[in-house]
Amino acid sequence: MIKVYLPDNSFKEFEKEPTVLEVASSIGSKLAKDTIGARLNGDKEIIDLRSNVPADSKIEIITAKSVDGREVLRHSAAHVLAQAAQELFPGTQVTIGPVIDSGFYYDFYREEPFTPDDLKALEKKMNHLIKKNAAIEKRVLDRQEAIQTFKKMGEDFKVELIEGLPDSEEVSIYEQGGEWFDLCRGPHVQKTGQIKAIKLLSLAGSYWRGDETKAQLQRVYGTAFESKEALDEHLALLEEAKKRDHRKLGKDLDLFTFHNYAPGSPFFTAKGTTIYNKLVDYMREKYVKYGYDEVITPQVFDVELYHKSGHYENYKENMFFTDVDGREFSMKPMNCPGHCLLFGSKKKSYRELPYRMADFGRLHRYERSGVMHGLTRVRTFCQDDAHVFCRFDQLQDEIVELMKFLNEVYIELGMSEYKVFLSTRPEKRMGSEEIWDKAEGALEKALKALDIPYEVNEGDGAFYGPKLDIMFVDALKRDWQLGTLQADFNLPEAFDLSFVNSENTNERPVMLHRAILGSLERFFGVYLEHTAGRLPLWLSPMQVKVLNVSDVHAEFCKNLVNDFKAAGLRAEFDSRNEKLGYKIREAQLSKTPYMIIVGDNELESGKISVRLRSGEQKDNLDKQEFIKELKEKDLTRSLNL
RNA sequence: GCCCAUAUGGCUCAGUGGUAGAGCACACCCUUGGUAAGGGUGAGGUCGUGGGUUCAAUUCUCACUAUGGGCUCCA
Repeated sequence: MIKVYLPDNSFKEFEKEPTVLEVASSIGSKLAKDTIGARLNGDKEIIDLRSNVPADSKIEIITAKSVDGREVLRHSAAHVLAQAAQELFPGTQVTIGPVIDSGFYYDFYREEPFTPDDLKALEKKMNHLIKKNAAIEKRVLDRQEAIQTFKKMGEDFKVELIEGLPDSEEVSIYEQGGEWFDLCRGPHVQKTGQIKAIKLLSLAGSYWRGDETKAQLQRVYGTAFESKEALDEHLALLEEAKKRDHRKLGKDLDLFTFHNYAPGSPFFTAKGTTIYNKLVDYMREKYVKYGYDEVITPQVFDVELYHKSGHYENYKENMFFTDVDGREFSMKPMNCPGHCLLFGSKKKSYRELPYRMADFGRLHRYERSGVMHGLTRVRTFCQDDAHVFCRFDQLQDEIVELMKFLNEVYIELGMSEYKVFLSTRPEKRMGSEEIWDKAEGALEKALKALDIPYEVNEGDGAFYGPKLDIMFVDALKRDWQLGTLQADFNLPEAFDLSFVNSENTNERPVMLHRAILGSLERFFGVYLEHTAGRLPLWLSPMQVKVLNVSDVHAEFCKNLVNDFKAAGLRAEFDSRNEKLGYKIREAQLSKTPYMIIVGDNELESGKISVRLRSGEQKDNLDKQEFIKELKEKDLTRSLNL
């Protein structure tokens, strides 16, 4: 029996070594017609198509369309890039070139920086190498021989890599057309020509082994596909993402802006503020339903507070400071310490627990200059933040409630796809094993009780407790971290918080940090990209635009707008002296959900004519009924127009 | 913080060693026009900030700031 492992980790068994056709027919449609190949060696009991095997093979099999196939192809493309770089720019040292989510990159060491023109030249050279369809051959080297070889070539990084390989691992190189080779464990495609379509995307700086103190490298990003069509499809997706970029939408739709004087700090325009406030209103309503008390806490604290909470020692680099009256103050980077002070300001009974304290307080965090990004990474923001103080035995129920709350919100916002990650105890942590067991158990049990699938990130928790991170998957299938839920045994201790239990003795509460939308700024940006700026009615800054065909219809329009306003809807009359088509175009570009067109017909009939953002047209509607309908949709936060 | 790139009217961008141009937006006029751009006229810029080179800098150069692509970071 010979076991053949397929690229998707499944396997098939064969009596004897199979031929291409036999393997192909056994896995049916999974075998794409343009296979990109991995080599097989017949004298094995197990044939592993998940990785490469020595050269004298008879069949090739990895399907190009399988994810693994693409990975192999992209990794080979990275090698071709490295060859191109070294041929075009002698003296360039190679380092590593792994496959990433939707492509690959290669890090080079070179004094001279690559320019955008170099990128084009590299791409051209790569296509040339691909066209040559050179064979890619694996060769196993003796470790010392390998070290000597790379040393002689001046490839210091490769030498370091080999020296770091465990003794058990063989040292192999892959040769391309006998003229170039790179240290690699494979696998690779058999011939460069199997890389059908490549594109170099961008240049960036990076560090050797991701270490800021080590050599600065130049990273070239690219992607590769099994066909031109697949590449084009991918590029179209990138194009779409660019169109949806919230920074662009923010400008186009006049929602927010930035200024040199306040790096990383958005100004929300009146329109943007409408959206922002609607989100806050929404969460406030939910707080009533889920039993939260909203509070307001100070913005600036004596740093003594942060010494107490541990933030000064652990988070100083991210805080803004100011000296007044000879005292050192800091803008709050998070609400929790303040909430602890507030909780401790008055004796609490167990009857008051769980105590859920919500706060839309503005936070300031100093982010390093290179990390700011639109609304998704800012220096000032506000979270839909809350801290729940409860007894340990209430933890699990609280978490269940929180996840229900979160799910409800995400569904109502049309964000039904999200992933949950459970981060467990890190190496550096506080608290006993027993407490950690219980806390992790509570999180896990809650997820199970709700039948929520999740992944575990071992050792990724905060030092004060385990956490759940919610990754929202947007319309373009990109992940965004929004919500978070963290158990904390540290702060209640640091602030010596307690409540009086039923036995009339003091007991320490557990604290839960949680945010559902995360930061409102970040959520704003992510939601814009998710919806491509086509916000639901209730969040649209302008809900209805009334457009007149000519001046004689203006009076009717004015009255109409007033009717909408009286119903609590946001409407405006575009009375400008422009043609209808022009006004429609503009309303359309501003992504206003409804346009109402008023001309002679409407004046005569008294009915109204509505054009939806989708282009759909509804004529002869009764005015009052339509207003009623919109009002209903606005109040219920309907996602449909 | 690091590497690279960018910075020109509100926006999108062209351009030049002799202090600037387009389209859109804006204002006014003509046009009264039925579902994605009617026409004309006009106003608007010390070309990111500060040095340097030069007879002369928006243009070359250096520094700084901001933004962008990444790295790193993200309690």
